Amino acid sequence: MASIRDVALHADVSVTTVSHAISGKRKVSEGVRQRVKTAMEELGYVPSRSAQSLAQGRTRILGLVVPDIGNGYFAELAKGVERTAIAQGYNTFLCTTGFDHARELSYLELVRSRAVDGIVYAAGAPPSGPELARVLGNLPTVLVDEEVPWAPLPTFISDNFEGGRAAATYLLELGHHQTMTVGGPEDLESSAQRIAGFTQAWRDGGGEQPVIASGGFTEKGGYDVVKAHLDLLQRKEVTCVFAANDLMALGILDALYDHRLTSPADISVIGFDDIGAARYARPHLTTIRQDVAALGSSATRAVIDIVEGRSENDARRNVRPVELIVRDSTAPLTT
Amino acid sequence: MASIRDVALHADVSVTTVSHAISGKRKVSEGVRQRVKTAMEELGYVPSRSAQSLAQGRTRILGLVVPDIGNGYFAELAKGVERTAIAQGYNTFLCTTGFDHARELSYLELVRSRAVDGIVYAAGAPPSGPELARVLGNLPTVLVDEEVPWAPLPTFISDNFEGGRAAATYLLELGHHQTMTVGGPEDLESSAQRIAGFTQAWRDGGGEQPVIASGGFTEKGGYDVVKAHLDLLQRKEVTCVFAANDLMALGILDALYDHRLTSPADISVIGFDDIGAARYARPHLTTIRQDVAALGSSATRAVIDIVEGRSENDARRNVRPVELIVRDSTAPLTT
DNA sequence: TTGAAAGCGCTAACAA
DNA sequence: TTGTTAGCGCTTTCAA
Repeated sequence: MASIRDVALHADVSVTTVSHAISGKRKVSEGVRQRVKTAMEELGYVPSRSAQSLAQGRTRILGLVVPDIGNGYFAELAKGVERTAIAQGYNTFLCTTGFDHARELSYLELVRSRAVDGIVYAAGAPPSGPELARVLGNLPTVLVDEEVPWAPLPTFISDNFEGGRAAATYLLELGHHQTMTVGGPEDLESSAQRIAGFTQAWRDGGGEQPVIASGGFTEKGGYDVVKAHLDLLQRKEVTCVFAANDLMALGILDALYDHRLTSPADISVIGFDDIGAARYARPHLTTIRQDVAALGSSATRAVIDIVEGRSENDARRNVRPVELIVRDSTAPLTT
Repeated sequence: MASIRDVALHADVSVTTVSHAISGKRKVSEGVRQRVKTAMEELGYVPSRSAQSLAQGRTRILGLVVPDIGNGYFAELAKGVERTAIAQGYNTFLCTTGFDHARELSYLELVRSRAVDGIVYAAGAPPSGPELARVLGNLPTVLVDEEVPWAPLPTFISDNFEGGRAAATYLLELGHHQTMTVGGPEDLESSAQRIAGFTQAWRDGGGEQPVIASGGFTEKGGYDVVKAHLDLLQRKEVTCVFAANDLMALGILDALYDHRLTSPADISVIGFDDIGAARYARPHLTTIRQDVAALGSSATRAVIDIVEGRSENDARRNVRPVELIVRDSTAPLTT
């Protein structure tokens, strides 16, 4: 394998010149530039990333930490992150935690071994705050999808509160006034915000006190919520449901069907995220759409800006708007 | 940041000894081992991956090349790959090609810059054979999900032919005898095998000559196939459909619904893959399940074995069994 | 406009 | 059982 020395010898210049001819960090005369270029081509030379990393103290690798890449939401996020990283000359380590804090901490070895230049952290609630903070040190890190109150880091999230509000407003417009909210894990700020926004708008709009349930952000959780509140639904004491994510909404639709309730005729259901599967479900799921690819993109640009010293590691919250997507799982209240 | 020299000074031994105390590649007396361990802890030392990579000429990084991580199938695959890689001390670069051969070739810069030790290639039909082969050189590479006749590489695939056979057999058992097959892209061996297996078993079982359609492996492709053959379906000249992947099957279900045809009552539909969304769809999709996580796992173990010299880069085909998953989109023929 | 040489932080051959 | 030292292939300071 040709090294920079080979190129230098071949082009009859010093390695310094070859290095600069490649990087452009120093003026190199046109003639020499050409000679170097030719030599590189003839030898099929490509600089060694390992050597560059060691010499420069940076790897041009980003770590993307997600709980589960099989979850459509995080897959879309990964897409945005990876695409943006590549465009800026960075590669992306896929780090899936499986919601396992031990495994999560093990990834932090990447940090301590200086294998990554920065981290896009989208793994929900991180392990005990201080621990993570300590281990992260001052490695450029941005939070995506989930804010962590105690972590003074740049954060990229959707407007969860407004999304909740939009869902409530829409259901009220359809004439509903008895609802149920299905939240995710307790410690997730995103879920809390969605439910809070929904509840506020619901009350402001004159809806009755919502029934409150919790489904752990999983499909099964949503399914079980329906089973647990079947009587309410059957007696039409609840005519619409707001789920804090699509996975739960999908589980809810499933359970309704299995218990001979029809959506939207009997029960309107609205989710949050707009994952791919929301479009396959029957009825097609009405939901609050997050532009998650954009979220990933901005977050990635932000870490890279910090890595390359173009911006500070401040703790700004960057909030993206969400959008109500009306499909078939919601309908006007029929009495 | 502490380096190995700092540890050596602190423990009053040579760097060599520190190196060996860590790697275990050479006997180190217990006392010294302890001193080194203590020194490491006190200094918070973690070896630099960049330096190790340069010195050893290997990075302990694998490249995972997939067309689209947003596709549930590849997401599951990635899960298997990443998990297995981590377990063996390797990290995984996520490389999504978006089915774009230019982008795909750009990833090969990773190869030429010796940034990865091996490649798990799951990107469907690769760019013009020889080109890829040349660029890959002798970097350990395994193919997953799709075999490439001209590439003499270890290959990990599901038993596509048998899966097709199983689908046909099942539909025949249900009493169907008029069917339509919906294939993927022409150049994909996987699709061809599934259709071939189906067709063979169908004929052997006495079914009528199948209607042949093609849907490009996408949901929209499946949807459009239904639109194009609507009359056949409405006149019940086709009572069941075999789609070579779930995405198309989902599109088919969608189109049937939109055109007031009911599955399974009017038309039985069977897919292939068993992606997550197959379970959310209504009716729940009957399909041929691939154990894609296992596929990814074996493939990853195989590249690593080659990287670490435990096995040869032979061109063995490794074929995993598939399984018929009966859900709600198939039913006995009613006349 | 160019080059010499000192690292970057490890590993491993060779020596003791 | 341990140490000395020469790389690995770059980047970058300093000097010309």
